[in-house]
Parts: sequence; structure tokens; C-alpha cells
Amino acid sequence: MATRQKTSRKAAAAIRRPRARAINGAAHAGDDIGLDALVGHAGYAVRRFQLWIFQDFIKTLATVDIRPTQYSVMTVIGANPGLSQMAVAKRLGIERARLVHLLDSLEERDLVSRIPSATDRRSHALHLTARGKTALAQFKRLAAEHERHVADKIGKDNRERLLQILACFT
Amino acid sequence: MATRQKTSRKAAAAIRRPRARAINGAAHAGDDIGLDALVGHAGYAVRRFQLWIFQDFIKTLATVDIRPTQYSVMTVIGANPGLSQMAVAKRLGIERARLVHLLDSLEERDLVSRIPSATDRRSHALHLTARGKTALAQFKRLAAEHERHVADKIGKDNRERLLQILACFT
DNA sequence: GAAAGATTGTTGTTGACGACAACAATTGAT
DNA sequence: ATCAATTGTTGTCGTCAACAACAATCTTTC
Repeated sequence: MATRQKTSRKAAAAIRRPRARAINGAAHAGDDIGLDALVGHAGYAVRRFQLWIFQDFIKTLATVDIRPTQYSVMTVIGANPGLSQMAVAKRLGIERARLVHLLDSLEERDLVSRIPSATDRRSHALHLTARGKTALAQFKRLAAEHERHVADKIGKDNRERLLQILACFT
Repeated sequence: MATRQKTSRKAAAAIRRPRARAINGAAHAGDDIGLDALVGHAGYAVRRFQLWIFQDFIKTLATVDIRPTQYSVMTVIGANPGLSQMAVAKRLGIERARLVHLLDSLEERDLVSRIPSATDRRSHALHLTARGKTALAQFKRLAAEHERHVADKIGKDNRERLLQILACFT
């Protein structure tokens, strides 16, 4: 049953129907579906949580069209002007190849500028533009609003605890 | 500075070099790069953590070639035989379109089988094969080993707290 | 019981993202 | 002067989420 064409479902149904009832288990009508070992796995919970948190971030900052990764890049550059692309990539744990496209889009929107380094002609010194600085201030306000959504979802003190537990990854 | 060709870096360096020194900030030699507002964002910490945890899961289960999503699908099917693809997708929060390819690969490996539903000829009743059941038992042992890695990384009680905080997402 | 609307599995596309490999330009070490 | 390492860039590959369309089928409604 590797590949299935347009007519495969009908054919399979006709062939295997007689056996189906004996094999099928309970109907599982509603939401009584157990997760078994999955509930004890941190990775599963974290995946679901990250999905929720990123969607809320994107929605909350939809008016300014900024995604989480773009926000992290601008924040780090704003706090450390003159960083090289390599330094930003290493600090944020993203590939330097990926940062190229991120900076391309941010530079097109006049939020970030690549300035040739004075000491190393291979590297670029990254800076926020004037427009980027005022924009980042607004992004931070919206991001703070998103963070309040997180606190509303999991509880204010739970959020604090979470940040403390995961501090070793930042 | 939207597009850059092969020669753009050299040209830009030559043109802008005189201004560079005055504009560049401190050199940021080592690892004293601040994250500014990023440290207060749960999403950033969660993203870094999920990256780490998924990589460890993949590495720990590399010998059996099972990824986190595949493991979650097999676990849910194993605990609830006869589920439809729609039910599995909804329970795990993945798109039913995505589940198609996931099940295709698992079916090719003879771990899962799609059996035509007796009551609804549109849907498939999902079951583990005999081979899939014994394989899942081994996957669970390896996943438990991965979970111990998590506990080693963030602490045993911190892991418990994390699972408790994020329980509302599972 | 026939028409209309909803559901299920499937296919396809799009875009963000991580990983990897190659390359030119440049730097630093020998 | 030469050789290895670094930096930015380009490209490809595979995973993943989101969305749209479609045929087959079920359910509702008249």
C-alpha cells in the first residue's frame, strides 16, 4: 500500500471490507483519545506550546509584519550595534546562511543596514537604521502585549518559572 | 542595497570605508553580547529548548530512524487502535494533509497499516502492524533514554515542573 | 429518496526554517 | 610568500505548517 492512485481507495475498500469489522477496535467517538507515553515527554508539550506561542506572536505583530526570528535579530542588533553577521548568527543559534536572507528583507524595509567593517573587510557591521530604531520600539510594545497573552494562558508565575527553567538555553 | 552581485561587497567597501570607523560601535570581541528584551520572552527560550530537545531525540533514536512526529503518531495509534486519520491529526495538532505522507512512510516500513473503516468508507482505521508493535516498544525505551537526557540537562524536578506547566497544551 | 452541505483522505503549492556544501574575498599564521 | 581559517554569499535538500482544491462519501434536509 505504498502509492495510491485516484481509484485506489475504492478498490481497497471493496477488497478489504469484509475483514474490517473484526479488526477495527472501538469507535473513539469524541475526545477520549489517550496519548499514552506521550504525556510524559517534554518534547511533545514543548512542541505544542511553541506552536501556540509563535502563532500568537505572529498574530499580535501582524500589523507590523514581523516574525519571531526577525524580531530576535533586530533586538540583538539594537542592543549590540556593530555586530558582524557571524556574531549575530552564533548568538541567536541560527545559521549564517539563513541570516543572509533575513537581513536582506530587513534591509529592503530600511530597518537594518549592513555597514562595511573598518577592521575586517570580510565582515559587515550591523546597525539599526533610524527608522529601524523607532520601529523596534513599537515592536517591543507589541511583543510585550504578546507576552501578556502567554501569562494569561499559563499563569503569571508559571511563566516566570518557565523562563527560569529554560534560562540555560538563552 | 536590495540585491548584491559578485562584486558588490568590494565596491561597497571601497565607497563606504571612510565612514565606517566613525559609525561602528564597540568591537564585541567575545561572548558579552546582550539579548536585551529577548531574555524576557518565553517564545525565544522555548524555541531554543525545542531545537535542543528535538536534536537529542533524533540523535537518540537515530539507530531506528524515527523522528519525533513519527513517534507521536505511532504512540497514539498504538494506544487507540482503529482511529481515523482525521482523529489522529486533530489529537496531535498536525494537519491531515501532513499525516498522509507520515503514514505513507510508516506503512512502507510495515509499522502501520491503513484498514478501510467498516462504518465509513471515506476513512481508514489505523492500526500498528505486528512488526509495528514490537518496534514501538523499542522506540519507547529509546525515548525514555532521551527523556533522561532532558532531565540531566534541566534537572529532574524542573522537568516535572515543566510538564506540569505545559500540561494544558497536550 | 433526491438535493445540498459537510467530512475524509489526497494532492499540490507556498513559505519559514534548519542543515549542509561549495565558493570568493579576506584575514591570520607559519 | 604561502597555506589554513574565517566571513558573507549562494545553492540545494529535507522538514514542517498553512492553505487551497478535489473526488469520494456521509449526513442533513426538504
